[in-house]
Amino acid sequence: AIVYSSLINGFCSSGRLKEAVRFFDEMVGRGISPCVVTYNSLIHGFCQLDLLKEAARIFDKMVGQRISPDVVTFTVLIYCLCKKGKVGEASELFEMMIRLGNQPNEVTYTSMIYGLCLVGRLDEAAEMFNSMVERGLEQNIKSYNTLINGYCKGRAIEGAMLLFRELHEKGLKPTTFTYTTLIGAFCQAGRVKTAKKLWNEMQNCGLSPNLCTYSVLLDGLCKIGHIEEAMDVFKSMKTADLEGNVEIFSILIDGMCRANKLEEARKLFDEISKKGMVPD
RNA sequence: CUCGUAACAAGCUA
Repeated sequence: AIVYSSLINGFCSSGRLKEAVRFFDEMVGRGISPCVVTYNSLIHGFCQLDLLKEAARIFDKMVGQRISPDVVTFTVLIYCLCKKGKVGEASELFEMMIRLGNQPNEVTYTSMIYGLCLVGRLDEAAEMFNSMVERGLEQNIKSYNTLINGYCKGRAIEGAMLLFRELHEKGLKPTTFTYTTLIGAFCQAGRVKTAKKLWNEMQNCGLSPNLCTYSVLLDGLCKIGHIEEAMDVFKSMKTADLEGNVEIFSILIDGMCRANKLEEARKLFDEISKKGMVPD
């Protein structure tokens, strides 16, 4: 059953659901009983493809087989609903799992925080975040990142910065995700100086910017018309052993077009193909 | 006390 679960999970993660389902049927046919993990993997697979109805069917099937859903089952469904902006339904599931004796964990909470932020209910997200402590759960770096991102997207950078300081006080270490979120937010707010300060700070802390980090900074620089600076940063990627991907190029090309440097844009465009990438 | 499943960051389009 574990071998099958791994296989099913592998195929689900690559979006090859059909084959995963075939393995599922095959295991059942051979008299091997799927367990919670098998079901969870399938449910997750369907959720990732936005096939919520199908996911619900699998859920019913597992209950029919007297397999009790566990924290992961509920969390997967909650996350999926949250991602689609259906926080209301997610909250119902959240309550239901507690009634059924499954205690939400850090992941469940983070999913709820994510969902609440997505629909702009920042206060409730913060409440959720605070209630983790009462539940005896650790407000870990991922939950911080999620809420920080929520504040940033909700144009509440100052609130995000408060959280950023708070996490330090708790002895937590910010990650590249944390910095990428904040750098992006400051760029969008036109505060590129502060963004660059964070950019330097993260490297002093031993964190390396990755493609996402470069992309938010490049986007910020391009949007305020600092094309030269953006190109310098872009060149510095090479020294960091990072190859630009299509997103990076599209940011730069967009920047060049905005600045009316169409020839430069074309050069960058040609570079995409030279690298064997496909423009989208 | 062996194994498998879930959460956070990036681009264009009045």
